[in-house]
Amino acid sequence: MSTNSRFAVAVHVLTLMAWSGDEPLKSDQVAESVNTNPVVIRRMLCELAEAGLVVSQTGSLGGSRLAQDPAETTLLDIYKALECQGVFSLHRQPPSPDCPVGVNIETVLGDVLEEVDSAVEQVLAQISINDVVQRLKPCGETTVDKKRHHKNEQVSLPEIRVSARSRRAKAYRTA
Amino acid sequence: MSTNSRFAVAVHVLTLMAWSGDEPLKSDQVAESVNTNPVVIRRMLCELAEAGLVVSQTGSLGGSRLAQDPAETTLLDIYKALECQGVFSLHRQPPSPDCPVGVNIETVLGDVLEEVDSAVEQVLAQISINDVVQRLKPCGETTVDKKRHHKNEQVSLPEIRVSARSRRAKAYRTA
DNA sequence: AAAACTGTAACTATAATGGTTACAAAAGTC
DNA sequence: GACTTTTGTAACCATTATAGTTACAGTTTT
Repeated sequence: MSTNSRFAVAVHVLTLMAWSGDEPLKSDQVAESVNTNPVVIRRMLCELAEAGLVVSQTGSLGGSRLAQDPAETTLLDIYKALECQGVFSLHRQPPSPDCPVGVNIETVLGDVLEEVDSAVEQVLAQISINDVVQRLKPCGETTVDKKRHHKNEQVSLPEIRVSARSRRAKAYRTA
Repeated sequence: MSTNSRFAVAVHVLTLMAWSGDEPLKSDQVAESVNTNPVVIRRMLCELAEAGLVVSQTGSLGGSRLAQDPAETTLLDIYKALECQGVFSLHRQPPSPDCPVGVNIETVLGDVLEEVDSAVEQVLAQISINDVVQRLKPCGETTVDKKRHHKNEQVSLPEIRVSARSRRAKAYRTA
């Protein structure tokens, strides 16, 4: 529903900080791990700082670190800090008020949206940054070695991301 | 998370068809209720037809109607028909493989995404088009009358939708 | 044949996100 | 106090998805 990696990046950033403990990270370092521009990171750090999730310092020994115990910060806190909009949106233009369906559909859809969002939040509330760090560790031990053993293994190809509409159009033509 | 009203519109469209029973609806009629262009509707109807949710007919008495009992079509069917992408996306550019966090974060986030999506699907699977029609009916009876009683009531103002980034920026300045 | 539809291509418009450059302000170092 | 490093932030451009629009070929009924 969303072509928006902000949440993924934010989790990545906070996980990095949890990983490196009290050592404040510079936006350049973070940007290198995330593979993006430092300004993109700093923009996001401002939002996370506003929400009280990180603390930043200017100056030559500056950088950012977690504002609290990574066991206390949940993915829901991050989700809310970014003001993610919800799983889907309602009509851009209000539907016709002259149609019995149009006049009330937004109310019903709003209720559905609330139910869905609440389900999402329930899941996110149960995962802390600490959990993410824990889940991270088991992967790291094996992934690198495995690749050396299987020469013909599928190597990480440069991923080409096709737009949704062209994917749909193609599916239709070949159907 | 999404500025995408496709799902809302699709539910609206199928609800209209359930409302009008066997009578096939023309894209013009639907577009009027949804308050958009007929081609936008026809594009979406193609996707819904591919998924087996509606049936369309060309020709002078043509139009579209539901392919099955509205009690059998769930919001999850619609969600899947539109190939909605999931609640959030992973990194656009793959993170650094040289960082212990970067190399594995996508795996972990992928798992989280699956958990979240599954929660969403569970909610959507339990709501049918029929349910939407039912939820619609009670609203219609009261909404119109209420407005006439309170003259100073908040009238539906033209909604100005501010972009997320400017909203965030403003919040920061005034903080 | 004429009329009324859908299906679909080919555009344009709008908006959100991401990327980039630039620079003021803050904080440490010499 | 000048110099250096780094954040905060504005002001752009680039990319992408959705929405809206025009146009027209193909279908079906009359």
